[in-house]
Amino acid sequence: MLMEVDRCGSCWTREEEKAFENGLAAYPEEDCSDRWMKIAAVVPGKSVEEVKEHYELLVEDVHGIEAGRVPLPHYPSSSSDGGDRGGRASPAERERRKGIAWTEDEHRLFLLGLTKYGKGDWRSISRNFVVSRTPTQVASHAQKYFIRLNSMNKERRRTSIHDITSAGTSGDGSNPQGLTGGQVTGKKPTKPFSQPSSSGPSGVDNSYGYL
DNA sequence: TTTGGGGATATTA
DNA sequence: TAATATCCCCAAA
Repeated sequence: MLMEVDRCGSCWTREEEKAFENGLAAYPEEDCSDRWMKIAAVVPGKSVEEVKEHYELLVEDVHGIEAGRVPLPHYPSSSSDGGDRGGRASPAERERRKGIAWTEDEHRLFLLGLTKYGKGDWRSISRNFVVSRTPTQVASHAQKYFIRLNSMNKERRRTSIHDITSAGTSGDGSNPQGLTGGQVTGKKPTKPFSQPSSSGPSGVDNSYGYL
């Protein structure tokens, strides 16, 4: 039995995209076009041209995102942010923020930044790509991302944002994905956060006062 | 209820 | 400073 791989240039399965990503990360920018050969080598069923095209499409997409304004919550140019917000001057308090979930856009930007600058330069990635996140946040995200990458083939129970690699351009709602059961690219209903409130009669309100 | 995804924070190199 | 370890929260199984 032979399983013929569909050789559509438009059909990129999750595995293919994953391999594509790994290739991008594994082979940083080089001067020669050998890069695409190397990357295509790790992407089964894809030719060099297809890989190159896919990359260019990805670049365009992200470029559009950057130009088209990413949902950035008004990043205060915290350059030389002297002093913290009035009130919380004791980090020793038992207060752990909840955190803002990463969006697909942010994640894609992160992936591209990772591709261009390589791992480690969270500073540059944060400055040039994921402008809405601090280097620390990018590093934390990257940590989880790589951890998942390492043990993804094991039985994963839940889906995560790291499962998405590059699909669904802004504006397009098609999800041509026939992956092996379970995707996260399903739409985000509306708000990234769901606070059903009623956390307690004592009013354990969300500690959202650090932005 | 248990599990573990997910982000922040703490600690270390 | 970045890399790693740990903590806490919360939703899915």
